[in-house]
Amino acid sequence: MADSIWDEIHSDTPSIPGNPFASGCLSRVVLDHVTSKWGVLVLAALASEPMRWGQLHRYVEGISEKMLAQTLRQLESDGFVLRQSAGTVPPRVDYSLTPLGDELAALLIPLVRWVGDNVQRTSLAQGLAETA
Amino acid sequence: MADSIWDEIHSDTPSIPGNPFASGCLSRVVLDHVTSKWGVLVLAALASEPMRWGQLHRYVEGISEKMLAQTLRQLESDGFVLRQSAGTVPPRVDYSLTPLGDELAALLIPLVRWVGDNVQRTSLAQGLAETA
DNA sequence: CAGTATCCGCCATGATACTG
DNA sequence: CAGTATCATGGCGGATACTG
Repeated sequence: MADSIWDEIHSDTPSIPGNPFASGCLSRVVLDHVTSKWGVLVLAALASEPMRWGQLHRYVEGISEKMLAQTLRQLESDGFVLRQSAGTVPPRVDYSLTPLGDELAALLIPLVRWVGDNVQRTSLAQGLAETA
Repeated sequence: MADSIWDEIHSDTPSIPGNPFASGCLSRVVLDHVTSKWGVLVLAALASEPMRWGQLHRYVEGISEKMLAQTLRQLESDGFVLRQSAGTVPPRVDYSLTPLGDELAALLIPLVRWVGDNVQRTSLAQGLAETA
């Protein structure tokens, strides 16, 4: 019975642990979390160094408190982010990547870097340059 | 004057072409396209092989016609995807990656693969297994 | 400092129907 | 086959106010 959910998920791709191309596959949910608007940036930020809430808030420019909280809780519940509260007052909470998060970030960083380094080669940037 | 937009964007990070962590940076827009719900999957799909519309529609399970069209147009306008219409009737349209898209996909594929291969290690999957 | 609570607009997404 | 057009809606995301 415990296997039924996996059987169902992998019914059409028996030998593949998770196929993001298959609708209804759990991996798609995780992929959505990871590639969400803020998820990528938060993971990439924490990859550079563990950070406290406020630091993270400043590092990822433009993120609202709500979205930062929501994103962090999501990534924590996925097992990518570790939340450590000092339990002091005033509160101090440190966020870092779990080993799983580290593996993921190792793939995310090159992506974020590439986009940053190559925006100007995109047609989007070309178009802007012309109209300017 | 033509440089003003870039100056503004890079005002706080002069030597970096595009910093996704900076709000208002173009690279963030591109990053959003690339990491959008369907963008990742479409790019990854086309990386495996060029495809026609219908083939792509079937490959990326669950995507609506509207979203497929929208995603393709977006990626095309970014310069990642090449659209080639045969001009015949009935119509035949082939989609493939541009060289720029190839570079991007090379970074995306490992990410998609990793997520697919490691979903079961996430807390999300662990939680599901317990309740089952 | 590190959040939570609440309200709300709006747009991304989806379903359906239609077309050259 | 390869789309477009239209409509409906859920939730993403922002702004603001409040708290231990």
